[in-house]
Formats: sequence, C-alpha cells, structure tokens
Amino acid sequence: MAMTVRQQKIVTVAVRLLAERGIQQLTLKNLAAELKVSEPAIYRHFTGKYAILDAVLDSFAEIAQSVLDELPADTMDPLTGIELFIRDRLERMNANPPLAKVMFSEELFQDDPQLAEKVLSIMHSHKVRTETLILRGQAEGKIRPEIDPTVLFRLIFGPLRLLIKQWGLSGYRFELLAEGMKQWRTIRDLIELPGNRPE
Amino acid sequence: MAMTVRQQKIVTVAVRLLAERGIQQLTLKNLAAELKVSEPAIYRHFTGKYAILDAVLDSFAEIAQSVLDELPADTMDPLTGIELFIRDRLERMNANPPLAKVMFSEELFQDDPQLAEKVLSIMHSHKVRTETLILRGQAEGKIRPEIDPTVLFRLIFGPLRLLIKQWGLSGYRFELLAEGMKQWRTIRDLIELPGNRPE
Amino acid sequence: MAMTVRQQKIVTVAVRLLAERGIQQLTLKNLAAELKVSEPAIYRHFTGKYAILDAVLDSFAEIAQSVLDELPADTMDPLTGIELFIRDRLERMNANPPLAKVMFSEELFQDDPQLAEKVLSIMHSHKVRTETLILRGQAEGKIRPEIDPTVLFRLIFGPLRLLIKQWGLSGYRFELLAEGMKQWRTIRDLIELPGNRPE
Amino acid sequence: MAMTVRQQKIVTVAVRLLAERGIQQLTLKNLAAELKVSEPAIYRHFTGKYAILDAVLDSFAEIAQSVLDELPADTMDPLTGIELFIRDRLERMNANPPLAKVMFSEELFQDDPQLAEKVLSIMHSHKVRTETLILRGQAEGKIRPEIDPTVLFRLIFGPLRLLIKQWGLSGYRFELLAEGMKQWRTIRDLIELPGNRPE
DNA sequence: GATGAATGAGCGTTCATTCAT
DNA sequence: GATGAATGAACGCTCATTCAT
Repeated sequence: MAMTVRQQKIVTVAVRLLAERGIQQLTLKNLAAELKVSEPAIYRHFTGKYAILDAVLDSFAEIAQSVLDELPADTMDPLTGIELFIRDRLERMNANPPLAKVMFSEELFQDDPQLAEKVLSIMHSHKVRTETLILRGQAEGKIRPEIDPTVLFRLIFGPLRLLIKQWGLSGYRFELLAEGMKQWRTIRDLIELPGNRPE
Repeated sequence: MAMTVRQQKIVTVAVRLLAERGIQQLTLKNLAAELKVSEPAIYRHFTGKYAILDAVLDSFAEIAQSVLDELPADTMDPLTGIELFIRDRLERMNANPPLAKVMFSEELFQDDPQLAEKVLSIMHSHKVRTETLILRGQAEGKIRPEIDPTVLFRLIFGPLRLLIKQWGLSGYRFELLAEGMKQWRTIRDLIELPGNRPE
Repeated sequence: MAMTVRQQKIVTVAVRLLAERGIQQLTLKNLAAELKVSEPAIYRHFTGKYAILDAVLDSFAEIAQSVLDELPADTMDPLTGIELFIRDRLERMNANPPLAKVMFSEELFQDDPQLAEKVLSIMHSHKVRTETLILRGQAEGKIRPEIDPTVLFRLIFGPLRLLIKQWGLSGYRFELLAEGMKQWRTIRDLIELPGNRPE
Repeated sequence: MAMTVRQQKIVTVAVRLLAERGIQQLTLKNLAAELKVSEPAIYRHFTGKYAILDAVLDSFAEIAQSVLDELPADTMDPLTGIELFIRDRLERMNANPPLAKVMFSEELFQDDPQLAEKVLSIMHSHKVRTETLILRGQAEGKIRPEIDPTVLFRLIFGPLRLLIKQWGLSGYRFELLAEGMKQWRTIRDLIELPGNRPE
C-alpha cells in the first residue's frame, strides 16, 4: 500500500509511457531507460511487470476516489458534490495530462484477468459512490426524479469521459477545465429540477 | 478497397481477437490458429500486420458512416437523423458484440503513427457529420439553441459510448438496444426545444 | 544441356539479380516478379533453386570456355591466343555487365557443396587451358621462360579479374574494353621474351 | 571503436562463419551456437546483425591499413614499402586463414547499402595509399615510369588477390607466404626500372 | 503452362525475467 | 541498491517448396 518514493516514480513514468506510447511500448526496457537505470534494477522495487501495472491501477483508483472520500457525503448538497468531483477530476487531468489518455482506457489492462477485474471494480465503486449522490439528489428534489439514475450517471460522466478523451487525442490543445465546467453547467441545468435554484 | 472473402474473414477474426483478448494477443500466431492455417498463409492475403490493422480500421469507418451516408441529410428531420444513426449503431454492436469492446478504443492503434492518424480522421469525419445534423436542428428550432453544439455532440455521444463500453465490460449482460434507446429518448427530451413536440 | 528459351530467360534474370542485388536477394519471389509470373511457375522449368544456380554456373562455364574451344589451340601463336581470350572476355562482360559483378565471385556458391565443387572445376579447367598456352609460349621462346607458369597465370589473370571487379563496383563508369586491352599490352610487354617482337 | 573482449570474439567467429559457410549461413543462430550462447545474448553486445557486419568490415579496414599507417611513408623506399605491405598482408592471412576467403569478397556486403558503401571506401583508401607509393617510386626512378600507375596497381595487387583467393579455395593447401613472396619478387623484377638494382 | 493457397523451417529481433557479482 | 550477461518464449516475417485446380 504505502509506496516508496522510488516506486511512485516508477508508477509515474509507467503512466506517462502508457499514455505517450501505448501499452505495447510500456516495456521494462523503456521504463528502465526513462528512469536511467538498468532493467534488473526495477525488480528491486516491484516483483515484476504485473506488480507495476497493479500499482498503476491503484493510483488510478486513488485519484478517482480521493475527493469522494473526503466529501461529507451524507450532508453535502448532491449536485455540489458531483460538481466538486468533476472539477477535481478535471484539475487532476490538467495537472497530469498523460492521465487523460489512459485513465478511461480500460481495455489496456485486458491482457491480465486479475487486472481486468480490478479495472471493473474501480469502475463499479466509482459508479456506486456517484449514484448514491444522484439518488439522494433525486430524493431531495434537486434532480429530475423521472430519469433513471443509471441513465443519469451516463449522462453526467459519458460526456466528461468523451471530453477528456478528446482533450488527450487533440494533444491537449484546448482549455480542459473551462470547457469541462461549461459542459457540466449545461448538463446540470438540464437535469436539475426546475425550481431548485431559487437563490 | 474490394476485399476478398478470405480477407474479410481475417478482419472479422482480428476484430474478435482484439475485443476478446486485447491488442497484445492480436498476434499472427493467434490469428492463424483461429483461422486454422499456418502463419505464413496470412501473408497471401495481407502484406503484413499493419495491413490487417488498417483493414480493421477501414471496417470501423465503414460501419460508422454507412447510415449517415444513406440518410437524405438535407431534408430529414435532424433529431430523427440522429436517432436513426444511434439505432443503427446499437444494432450493429448488438449484432457483432466484439465491436463494442473495440470500436471506441482509439488508444489501441496508438502504436503506429499512420493508424493513429486514421483513427483521428474517422472520429473527425463522424463528428463533422453529426454536428451538421445538430446545427440544422438548432437552426430549424428543434434543438435548444443556447447549448454549444460541441457540448451537444458530447452530450449525445458521450453517454452512448459509455453505455456501449459498459455493455462490453459487462460481458453483454443487458439489453443494449432497449437500454440505448431509452437513454436516447431521455437525452432527446432534455435537448429538444419545448414546443417542438406538438403532441 | 540444351536449355529451352524460357530456361535461358530465367538464367539471364537470375544472373542479373545476383549481380544487382546479391545472393540474398536472389529469391524465387524476386525471380518470379522479374519474370512476371507466379513463383510455382518457375518449377515448370527448373526442379528448384539449386537447378537454377547450377544452370547459372553452366552459363559461366560456357562463357569462359567458348573461345578457348574454338581456337586452333595447337597451332596458334600463344600470346595471340591469350589476347583473343582476354578480348573475348572483356567483350562479353561489356555486353552483359551484370556478369562483371558475379563471374569472379566464387564465394557466392559456397552454400552448396556441389555448386562449390563445380565452381572449382570451372576455375581449374580454365586454368589448365590457359596454362597450356603459357607453357607453349615459353617452349616456343615467346614468353620469358624463367617465370613460374603458375605465377604467370596469376600475373595475367589477376589484374584482369581486378579490373573487371573495379568496373563492376564503379557502376561500369569507365571503358572496360580500352582499359583492359591497354593493361594487357602492358603485361604482354613485360612477360614477352625480348627479341620476340622483331616485326 | 574500442571493442570489448566479447565483441571481438563475436567478430572473430563471424569472420570464420563467413569464410567457412558463406554469408547465407552467417545467421544469429549459427553465431550463437558457435559462441555457445543463446541468440538474444548477442544483442547485449551488438545492436543487431548490421552492427556485427559493420564491425567485421572495421576489422578488415584495420588489417588493411595498419601497416601502411606505420610506415614512414615519405622517406621509405617505395618498393620496400609495397613489399612490407604485401608481406604483412600475407602473414595476416596465414595467421587467420578465414580472412583469405572473405577479405576480397566485396559482394558479400552488397545487401546493405551502407555496408556496401563502406566496402568501397575501404578499397578506395587502400588504393590511394598504395598508389602514392607507386607514384613516388616512379618519380624517384625506381619503378618503370612508362606504365600507367593505375595499371601498376592492378598488376601488383591483382595477382596477390588471385593468389590469396586460390589459397582459400584450395583449402590452404600450399605455402601462402613463400608463394606470395616469390610472386612478388617476379613482379618487382618486371616493374623495377633497370639499373635500380646495382648489386 | 500457370496459378492461388498453403506450409515447415528458419530468419532477426524483443520480451520479461533470472542470476552472479 | 544496482549491474552485465544471459535465457526461453514469442514476435512479425520470408524462404523454397508443394499441391489442387
């Protein structure tokens, strides 16, 4: 769990390689070259390639959940909660662009059944947490109750994912944060219960 | 352009391998095993692995555009056009599930610059065509005009992509077509200009 | 022995491929492409690659010996005989430049023991015939008798081979025939018995 | 430039394979078998096959030039210089017979344009250096001035090359050094200016 | 005479990993 | 902590050759 500095460095480089050059180029050779050490040196810090990919996924999971964990989930306004989550997401991608190219590429880990399972569980846990917010929003009369929560989830996060992917494919050529928040406000306006925003 | 029967068979198997086992397992050896021929036999039909991947992308492009091409783009009701496109997409995925796992995995082709470029161009052409429909919908007073068309594009296709991805990751465990159309109707109701629906 | 037109054509192309692109590129695929037929078609005319190389060597042997065979070996002036032979050689190379790059590359056939043996026997027979002329020249008082005939052989044909090799490597950029005859005259003057040329 | 012991060993074996079994059998598999390692092991020491062939050529170049470099080119008697060069050449071949089969087989490297170019440049530099000696010999009245220096070059080195080739093809069955020096003396006597040898 | 399709053997190369130092 | 050297397995690909048509 608690990673050494060296391990974190390796994971960071691995994510960058994954993003910039694809899975096929995420080899120990390239990793070692980027880290300016020999290949066997990496085995000091990880038991093998699988362990590195596992740590990469852990870092994704951490990113995905850190905000949600810190929110006072039970009391905070659900729409504000979702907004904070989205903003946090965008800011993290903005600060570490390679993530944008990689984080939603669940297929990349398809090779190993255990890693694929982990990907699913991360996605699932993320979905559960945000759907809780959505459900509470509907219960509290803040989100249109007639929309299926599952659809709502995809309505909120589908465009976000697509936006981030486009940002990555575009070579980070537009302002992710501004565009992302504009898009969120548009969606929020559409799914918010009329009359919710009296203030 | 005009592929032989054997070539089409190879492409089909390649897509399936890509979907089921990932790019790393899309090897000539596995391809040959699936086709029940030796590896060199494949070189009679394609000049190499690159050519196979290229043909796979061509088949994606064809799928993505066939409906849009057949629509009488200028006269048809834009929302109906989008709906037809979405339905066609869902039906094709339903008929060929491996596609669902692969078609939006643009990263898979990142390894080769030419293929990556092709992926971008397919995405772009798809975006241009649907945005044309969106713009006309706004001009004709059928779609909310205050929403940025680019955001509208992501609002429509982001959830669709996410749905298809979930379907693939779930092992095709829900009714893609029903769920997809339900989702589309929800989105349509949100983006449609009030008063457009005379009923 | 008696080759069909098609067989001769194949041998000619084989020699050209050998000269222009080296042994490694003398493949049935390249051969077939040059001949504008499919690969199996070649098996109509030769039993395999070995047979083709064998025929190539036969064509070399034929070239090397044709003049010597036609000379009235016993009566003709030996130095004139050698000169005719050299001139014939130069003219043949001039007329079919690829030969220049290939004909003295005995190593090329090293791969197959039988072909290597054939190369040696061609060289040997050529050596025997010309040494006969040399010996008679010495016996008739026309060539310096104090020089070892074997050395004389290398003195005459070593420079010729080197000249032809340089011509090939230079891309045929000088006048082979003129340069070759000039060189021969120089050598002839050196090995001729003083007093032999009173006329 | 500075090769490791392992690299030199590989080059030596490569030359031997080249000589004994030809370019077609100079495969990594055979190389590895001779070295008693696995094939990938070789990649620790050379980046690939091209690099090995390149090193082989470098070793040829070194052999060809080492003597000429050490000679006090400007002051030494030209004929003695040529003789030293020839003797050195013969001794090196004698000490490392595979060289005899390979060193003049310029065609072997024809497959790769860069290597072919290197072969030419080695030949050229060798020619330039020896022709300098020849020209000085003519200027100093020690070599017949009426003979074209280019012809003289071929007159000296053509027989030498042919001798070495015959030695290799014969399976090293005669005394290369003795035969070579005898041949050189014969040639020297022919090209030396009468009166140069007062003894 | 010729072809399309196929094949076993072999090619140069890269992979993740191990081990002695 | 780190390295140089090595390895078995696998990669994409080309070879000469065969065979049914």
